[in-house]
Amino acid sequence: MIDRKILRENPEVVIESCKRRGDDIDVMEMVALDKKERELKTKVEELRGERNRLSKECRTNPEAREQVKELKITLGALEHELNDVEASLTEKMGWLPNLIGDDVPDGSDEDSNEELRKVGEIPKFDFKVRDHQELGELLDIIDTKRGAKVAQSGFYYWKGKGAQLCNALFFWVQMELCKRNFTSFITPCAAKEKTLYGTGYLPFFADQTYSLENEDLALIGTSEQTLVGYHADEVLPKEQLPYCYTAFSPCFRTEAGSYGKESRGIFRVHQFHKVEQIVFCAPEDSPKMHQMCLENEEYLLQQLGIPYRVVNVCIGDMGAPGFKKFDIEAWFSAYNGYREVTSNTNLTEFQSRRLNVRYKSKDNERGYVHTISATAVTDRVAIAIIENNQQEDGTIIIPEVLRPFTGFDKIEPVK
RNA sequence: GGAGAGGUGGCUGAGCGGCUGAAAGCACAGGUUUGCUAAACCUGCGUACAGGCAACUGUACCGGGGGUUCGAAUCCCCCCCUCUCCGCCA
Repeated sequence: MIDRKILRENPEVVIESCKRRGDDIDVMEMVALDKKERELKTKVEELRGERNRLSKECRTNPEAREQVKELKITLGALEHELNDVEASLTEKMGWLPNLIGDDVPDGSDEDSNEELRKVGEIPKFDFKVRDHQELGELLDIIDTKRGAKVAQSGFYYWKGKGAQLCNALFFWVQMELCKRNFTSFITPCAAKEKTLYGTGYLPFFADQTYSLENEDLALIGTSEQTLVGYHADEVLPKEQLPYCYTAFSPCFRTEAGSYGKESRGIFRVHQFHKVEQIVFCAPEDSPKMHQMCLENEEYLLQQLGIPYRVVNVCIGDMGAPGFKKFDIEAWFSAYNGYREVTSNTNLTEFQSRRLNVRYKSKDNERGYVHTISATAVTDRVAIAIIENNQQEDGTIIIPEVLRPFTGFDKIEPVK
């Protein structure tokens, strides 16, 4: 949610941001509604004041009773009008995307993303590499067929040493984040509409959510929803910020409209698993915290020995709630290229305004916190390990850092 | 799933349809006293929005929505949530 004051005082800023995003939004209509709302509010408050005054008179002056009755007719009509205007404006405000950081590249899709750096050495193979789907079957560690049988196409099993690899990865990552002062969470895997709206997933990604029938609940698309929602309607002491949170959770996405896209393997699925980084911080610190999360992501991939590149995501690829976003794309050997594994967004006060998460300092400075939402790792990182660390016979070498948690150093084909 | 209790300010907890934005206590902030600490005493202390340089004024808010009334935290209706007990259960 954008600050109404910006809409009111600098509508050109909002118009420019919508234009850069390629969104066709009638900002001036909203400005007019805002003005109308304020006028109505002033009138309504005046009349209510009058009503309250007269009501107090009623005990001594019976005539006042008739005056109030009359006044209430006018007041009622105005209140109705005000309600309509408010509802309409709130709805439109909910659809308004965030402002955009200055150094966000223009562009409508990922082709316009700006590569910031490449890190790590691309592995060379002198044999024909297998993709993770093929390796998954060969090693009996990924089972998409049974996933489809039991649930639906787009669901899958991690099995055996594959599951152990994932468990090790997710556990290790959470420990690393805890060492960096993140607080560990296990969160609800469902959230109510208010929470999804507050984090910006609604209304923008409504077709991506799995709603539960007859409940005001949906399966979470990411623990960002439950972690940011954690502090809804709270005032955080500024001196104690930043709050850095991490959680491991499944993430559910309908992927409506993307059937047939990247459908091989488990790269794009209905349920994946993620360790998340969430930061609540003072507004002036959010660029720094955004970088901090990025450093964490890079550190993890470096430790795992996965080559990657960091990308400054362009406007068209960013999503309405985002102010600025970095993606990391890991090298996938079978794909012979980089593919997105993490996404790190500075949401500024977009979410905190919707969810009403404020801060207050000792000397009474108040405002809305900024939130950072960043992936630490997902299943995709496990896939990268599998594809990049494969041997000619299909054996997967486990990264050193994970071995204490897997208890083995390689995954071999089933006999 | 069955039965009951309850939702009031940061917390505990009063509240007759108007004098209640809301008693009291705790917590918190400032001050006095005291060798320090503690204690005691005094004072202050909700949020949002609008107006004003400001002291301040107005409006709204006692789970949410509707209703009755000149006037609702207080009466009526609906919904939501929380807690306790029983049953079932990872």
